[in-house]
Amino acid sequence: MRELVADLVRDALADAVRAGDVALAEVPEPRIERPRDPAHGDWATNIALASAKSAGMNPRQLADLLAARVADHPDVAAVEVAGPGFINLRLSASALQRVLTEVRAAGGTFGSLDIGAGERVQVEFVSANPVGPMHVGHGRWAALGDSMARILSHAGYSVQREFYINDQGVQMDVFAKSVAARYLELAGVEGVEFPEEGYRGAYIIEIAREILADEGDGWASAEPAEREHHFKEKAYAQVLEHLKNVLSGMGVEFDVWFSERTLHASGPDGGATPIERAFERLEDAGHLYEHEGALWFRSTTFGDDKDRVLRKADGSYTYFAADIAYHADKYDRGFDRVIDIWGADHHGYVKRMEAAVAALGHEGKITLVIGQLVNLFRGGEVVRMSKRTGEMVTFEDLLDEVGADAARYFFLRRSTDQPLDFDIALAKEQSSENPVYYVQYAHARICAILRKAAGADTADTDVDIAATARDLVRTEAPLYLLDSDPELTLMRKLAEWPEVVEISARQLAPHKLTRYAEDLAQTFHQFYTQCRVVDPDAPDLTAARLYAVDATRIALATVLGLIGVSAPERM
RNA sequence: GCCCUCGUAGCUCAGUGGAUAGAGCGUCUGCCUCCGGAGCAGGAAGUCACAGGUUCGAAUCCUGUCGAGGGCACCA
Repeated sequence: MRELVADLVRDALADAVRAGDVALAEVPEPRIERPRDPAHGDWATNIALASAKSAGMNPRQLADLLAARVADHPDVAAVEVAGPGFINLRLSASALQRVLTEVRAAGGTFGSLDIGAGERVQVEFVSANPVGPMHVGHGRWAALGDSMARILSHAGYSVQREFYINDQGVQMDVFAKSVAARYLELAGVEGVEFPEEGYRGAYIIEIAREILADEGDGWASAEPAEREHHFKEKAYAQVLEHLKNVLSGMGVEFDVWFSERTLHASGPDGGATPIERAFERLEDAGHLYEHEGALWFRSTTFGDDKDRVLRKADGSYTYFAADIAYHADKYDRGFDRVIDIWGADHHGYVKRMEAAVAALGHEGKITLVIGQLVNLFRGGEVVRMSKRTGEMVTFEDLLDEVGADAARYFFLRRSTDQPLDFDIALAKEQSSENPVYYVQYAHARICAILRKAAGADTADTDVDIAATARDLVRTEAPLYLLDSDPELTLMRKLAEWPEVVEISARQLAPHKLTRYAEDLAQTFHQFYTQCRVVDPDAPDLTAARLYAVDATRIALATVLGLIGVSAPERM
């Protein structure tokens, strides 16, 4: 739609130049915007304001001239010049009606774009340590990352979802020691000392109990190191499986689960590890130096506050070293762009990561999205959590309580850089206060109309909606009958969808989808109260309105699909 | 102390340098003989934290002040 209007305006200006009405060396690219106030029309352009100076004309005069040239186009219902020289355009009913045909032809691909042009993008998100359950913040990042991936795919990018598993390092050792201590307790060993910094959550005891049940108490008399090594692998596998299940239960599937361990391991040829190879690359480019026995990366070259250690004086690598090797690997795998979603507690890490990516020769090819944290409420009361005792509401608890649809919807409703207050009671409420039901209800209502039109009971559970729509909605429906305000408003709203996809893809802003979903649902509800769809006395109008209603159904389902929320046929 | 993010209606928040700053909730007033009332219509509600600056034009960009949250390891 925007392109159509842009062409119109561009042509008008070019024609005016050719006709000698306007003296302009070159025709600037017009900016086409949606006026904030719908009373100003469907589209507005400031082109007259932008080019008046170089044309040596008064902006209003130029605007009048251009307005006269677009007024006759069949897609334009009205054009007016306003304020200092804005040109406001209103689309004709026939132009809007065409949108319905486009929606029905596109189906689930409605609003898909090619702005990505097949560019390869990787979205890495969640990446929770495999040492325990996910917290609700992970849930938010899961919803964000998955929805971003869906949006980017819809916008024409080639997207891969990845989970980075921190399965090497201190926290894994602590984890293993914690499980071992619980195991010994359960096995009846006296005087077991629980590690100072150990994980105290009840799930550790559960894991220990399962090992005891599976393998007996023989490990109690084993060498501690051997025992811990065995428990680490056993418990790690269990937790990882659990993470996959929870995420999968929310509809989030990763293409790649990337193990940190592979970065520390030699290749099959026994050569350098990925970390060592990354060091070599940085070394060759002159970004490394030794100081006080440690190996440093001169990240200040790329705007970091201070240089960073990669290999400690004791010879071990920092977490950052592995992360550099990891990102080098991402680009080696051919991604044009890498998006990492991190929690707000990692934002101090952003500059050094950007510096590292730049030092590897991929400057600007990483986008670090910082997801703000989630505060849990229940009916307005803060839900307290204690890290010390390990007592917390996990992401899994939340999913069990409010369901995947409500959880995903609420997680996406706020912009990413805004801390989120999540009220469990509200998310569970099935009322008008709850936006996810408002949107889903619009979809269910449409399905009821289709069932009604097919002569079935409106709540009949056996009706196949897609098949019904296919049989019922005539492709040659007289859409020209759709010219009342509620109908035009509905079509206008549908026409906005491709722009919403574009903006949310460019800004990595899934929250714009929830907003649009609510707008579209509202517009539909307004249409519904004012326009009777199924009317045996008016078969042509019924056919046209069924067409519009079905297009709305398709659009709603598409939007909800990118959000990752189901589009129920009845509720 | 330094760095990052944020400050918009009673509450929770949208807002792409553009026109009279919007939505949901809450509040007040109405609407079911009729396709699903989990709905619709209408009203009240604002010093866009504050002060400068850039611009034809600033909630939006820049600087400073105040306030809130987060981060500042040879931890991960």
